[in-house]
Amino acid sequence: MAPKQQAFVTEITPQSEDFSRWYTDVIRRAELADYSPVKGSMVIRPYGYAIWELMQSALDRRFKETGHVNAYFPLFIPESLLRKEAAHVEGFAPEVAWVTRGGDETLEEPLVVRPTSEAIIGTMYSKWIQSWRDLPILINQWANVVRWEKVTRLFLRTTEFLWQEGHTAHETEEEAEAEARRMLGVYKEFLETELAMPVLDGRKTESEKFAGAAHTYSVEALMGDGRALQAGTSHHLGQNFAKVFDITFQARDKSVQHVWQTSWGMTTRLIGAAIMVHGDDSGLILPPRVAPHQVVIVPIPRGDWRTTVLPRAKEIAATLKQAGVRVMLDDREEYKPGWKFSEWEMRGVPLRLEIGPRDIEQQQVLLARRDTREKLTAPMEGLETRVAELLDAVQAALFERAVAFRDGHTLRTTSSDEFRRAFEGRPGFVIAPWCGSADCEAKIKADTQATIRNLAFDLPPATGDCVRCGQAGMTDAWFAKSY
RNA sequence: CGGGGCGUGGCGCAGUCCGGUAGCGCGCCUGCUUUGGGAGCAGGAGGUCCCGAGUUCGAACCUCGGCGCCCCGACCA
Repeated sequence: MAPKQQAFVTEITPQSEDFSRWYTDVIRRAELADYSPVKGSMVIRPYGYAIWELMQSALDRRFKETGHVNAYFPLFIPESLLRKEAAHVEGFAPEVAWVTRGGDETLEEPLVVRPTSEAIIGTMYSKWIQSWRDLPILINQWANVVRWEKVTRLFLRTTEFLWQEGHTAHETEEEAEAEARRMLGVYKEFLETELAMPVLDGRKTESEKFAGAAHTYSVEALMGDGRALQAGTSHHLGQNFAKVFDITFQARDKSVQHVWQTSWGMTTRLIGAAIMVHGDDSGLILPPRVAPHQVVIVPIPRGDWRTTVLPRAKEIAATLKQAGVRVMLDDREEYKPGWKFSEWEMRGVPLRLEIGPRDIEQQQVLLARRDTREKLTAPMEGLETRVAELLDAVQAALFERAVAFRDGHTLRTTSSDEFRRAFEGRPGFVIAPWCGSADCEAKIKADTQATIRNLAFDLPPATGDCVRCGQAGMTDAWFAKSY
């Protein structure tokens, strides 16, 4: 058996050998996505899309709970609208796709395929808002956007991707600020609860903020290879877009004012993040909350199993389904149990339930955890409770494991030597004093490829002098190499 | 867009240096035996060798041009 198992393992490159290759191997073997004939664009396959649907519904529920509603805006944006906000167009111009022809006709005004929807939504808001009584507007849209990136990577960066973008308009600066912060909080809670992914929340530096925003907040997660990944952003747009799109309202004091806006988004990149945070050399490990199949039942075919084991397996599947568990009964006869064990492990199913003639006799089943590979028996009596407990336990263990990994890959230093040496590799996060200048930030990036991921909300006092210039530190910042 | 690598049945690769019958493993199809950690045997199907030009009696292989993918940088969710 041993040589066979080794042969199987070679289908996925070990993480330690080549993390990037491991990542793409897992995606393709687990059938999450595939390359398409369109350059830079991928196909999200049913298993990957099922994960996205679970993320969507978990997020959408939170948006609704916080008073937001969904709408849909056009894919195409006239060039002139995109050009209205100077910083915005400057930031996005290099990566927009253009439509210059419709059928046989050359368009009078070229259209861009939306890279984000501030421009088109701002235009509509100016029509919809007249009075302070029209505010706030709390709209979200689920959509696809296009950004012509030079380098692409499955889920993490593709020319077209799926996301949600919230766009809100408010009466006051304080209200908009509170909204931007609140949605960042929603993101953090979502990631930690649903994806078992610990994140740092904070504010982006000037050089890293969204094109056209007053300021940008982000949540940052640490991947298994020691690189950070921005998992979500929330922008306080100030009145920048309101002024150029003429979004005004008459206030309670009869004066005419510009609205204060926010926008915030999360994308299908999160699927890639979940893969890289939790996966191992055997493949995916999915957090139960977003696993398309939370439990896979593998009946053991022996003797007259079709009349003894199989009916019992179907009963268990029905019971678990009734209890709200996403369960899949793998009763295919063309594959052996051992093959199925490996296959579902590779696909990251959190819990496997084995049932064979021996188990029927003893009124029990065998349960195997994907995360720890621990196997245990459980009586059939009260099985749905036991399964629910175990799914919760896996979810919690994955989060704790990820926290431990992040903490184990977070270095505090005040020494510029140690800082530089750390970034010769991929150390994870490095917390170090920074003077606050964009110049030092840029030099650090040029020297080490590390960037400030974000700054904690309550700026911690610097624990030393700036690791780049040696001047007095303004604060300790979180540095990392990032995706 | 710079540097490097790769493109050959569905997947992973050998063959390319030195031009001469397209191969291997896995997968797939059929049958029998199997089935509690990726089963065995037998038979079988499946290929514009990324695309286009050129050199040659003859090109997967040599030359030129293009396209795509991967890795490392600069840009980004």
